[in-house]
This record gives sequence, structure tokens and C-alpha cells, in this order.
Amino acid sequence: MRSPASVPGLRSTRQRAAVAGILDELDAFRSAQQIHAALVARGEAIGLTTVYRTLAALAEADELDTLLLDDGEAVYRRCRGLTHHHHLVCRSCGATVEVDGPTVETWADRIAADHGFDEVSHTLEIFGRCATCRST
Amino acid sequence: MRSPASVPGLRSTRQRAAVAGILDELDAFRSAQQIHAALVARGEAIGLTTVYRTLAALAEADELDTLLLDDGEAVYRRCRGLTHHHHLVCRSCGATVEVDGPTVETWADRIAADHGFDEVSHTLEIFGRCATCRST
DNA sequence: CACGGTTTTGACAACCATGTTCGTTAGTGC
DNA sequence: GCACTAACGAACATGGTTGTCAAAACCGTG
Repeated sequence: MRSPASVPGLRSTRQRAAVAGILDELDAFRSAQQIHAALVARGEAIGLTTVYRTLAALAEADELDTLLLDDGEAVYRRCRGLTHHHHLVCRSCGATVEVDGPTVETWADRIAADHGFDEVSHTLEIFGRCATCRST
Repeated sequence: MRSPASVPGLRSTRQRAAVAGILDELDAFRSAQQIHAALVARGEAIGLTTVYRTLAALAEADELDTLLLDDGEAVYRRCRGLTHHHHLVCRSCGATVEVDGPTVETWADRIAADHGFDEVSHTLEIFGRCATCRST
């Protein structure tokens, strides 16, 4: 586990603790709506707006990894790896493996440089069906 | 993978020709709204709904490449390469270079297999600022 | 503890890309 | 032409996300 998220300039409130708490328990990417529903089901009094705001703040502070699904829905996950990495995500349950691809990084940078691009960034995600979901 | 023009029950209309036409002139990724606006500016009578439907149909027929921007907006481009490829996209003007990454493909598949995933797909896009946009 | 300024919250409404409906328009085969 | 039917498009519905703003919570300070 990681030290608690204390983002400078932000107060520590019950709602923020609840969001951070549930994220620590989850291993999978979850949408804001799912997280909100889970918190409410657990008895937390928290508004959907607050969940969105908290997730945005955490993502801004690099405490969360964000993924944009093909239907435009954003999903969030607290990642263990602190450095740049990518994800292998199960399409049906959201289970995620953090993967490293040093070769890909240099490849992407070289491609961009070859074509005269600068300020380069890239997105790379792998989707599939995990062993658990396949067998059920 | 067949050409949509040859699919029985698919008519060729002025609107579809207009959408296909403007896509052929563009080298960059453009949103449905941008394409619609461009057509209207050009004097074409065409509804936004039709543009969305036509783009969806073309994408479905693998005639178009689709990209999902971080703000959730979908952008489209007619790609020259017929096989699987990725894109180097300029963040400010949308100019695009099609790139190949055979190494990445096999790497992604191996990573997925190593973790017991099947039905694997991946997304990989490189973003940057092209030489033209940098110098202006 | 009371006070006052600031931050946070959350119900609600606004947004925006996209999907759907349905009466109208217009290709296509005959 | 003519009939048949896919395609069109204006209006409306949808759904995730974001903005609004008054009320509540927070936090020194007196």
C-alpha cells in the first residue's frame, strides 16, 4: 500500500477519505458512477458530484490512472506503479495488470522524432478477457 | 472486408458522396461536427444525423479509422493503409502519419498471453506537435 | 465557545456527443 | 415511369459528465 493521498491545498474530508479508501480496495478500473454506487451501498453519504470532483482531483495529482473506454466512459484505478506504465485490462470485469514496455516507449519517441514531432506523448492499452472471466 | 458500395441494399446518395469526398481531401482526423460544418459551409444540404450515421457506417465497414480523444470526442480519418496500423497525430492541427509497429503488436500479444488473457486487442496512438505547428 | 472567512458539498440543471423516432424524400430495379 | 424501400433529417431522447450556487462543514482566531 501507499502512503495516504494528501494533496496540498485540499482538506481531508470524510468523503475524500471514502473515495480514496474504496480505490485502495479495488484492483480494477471502475467508473465514477460505479464508485459512487459502491459507496452509497456501503452506507456512505456522498453525492455523485463529489465523487466526480474527487476523482478529477486525484487524477490531477497523479494519484489515479484514468482510462477512456471506447464508449466514452472514464474509468479510474489507483495504480501501484509510480512510474509511467501501461495496462492490460479485462474487458468484462475490469481486472488490470500493470505492464511495462520500455521498448515501446523508445519506439514511439523515435517514430515521432523521425517525423519532426515534439512534445510527444502516447497512449497504449491492451484489452482482453482474463482467465477468470473466460472460465465462467 | 468488402467495399460498402458493393453491399446489396446500400444506396449511394448525394450525402454519402459528400462525406466520402471531404474525407478524401482531408489528411487529418476530424470530428463529426467539424465534417458536418465543413460540408454545410461548402453549400451541401446535409443533416448532422446523417453525418453521424454515415461516419458510423464507414467506420463499421473499415473504411475509416476512428480515434477517441481524451475529451471523449470521436474523430475520423480515411486511412490509406488497409492493414492494422497506428497513428502519429498532431495535437493542434490533427495532421496524421500512419505508422507501423510490428514489434509492438507481438509484444502486446505476448504480454496478454503471459497473463492468461485471450481475445486480445490494443490501442496505441502517439500524440505530439508537428513541425508545421511548431514553427508557427 | 462564538465568530467570520474559506472550502467543500450535493441537489439540480446544463452540456454535448450520440442514438432513436417517424414522417418525408429520393435511389433502384422493374 | 412506378413501386418499393432505404435513406434522410428535424425533433426528441439518452447518458455520462460538468457547472451552479446556496447550504453545510471546516479552521484558525479572539
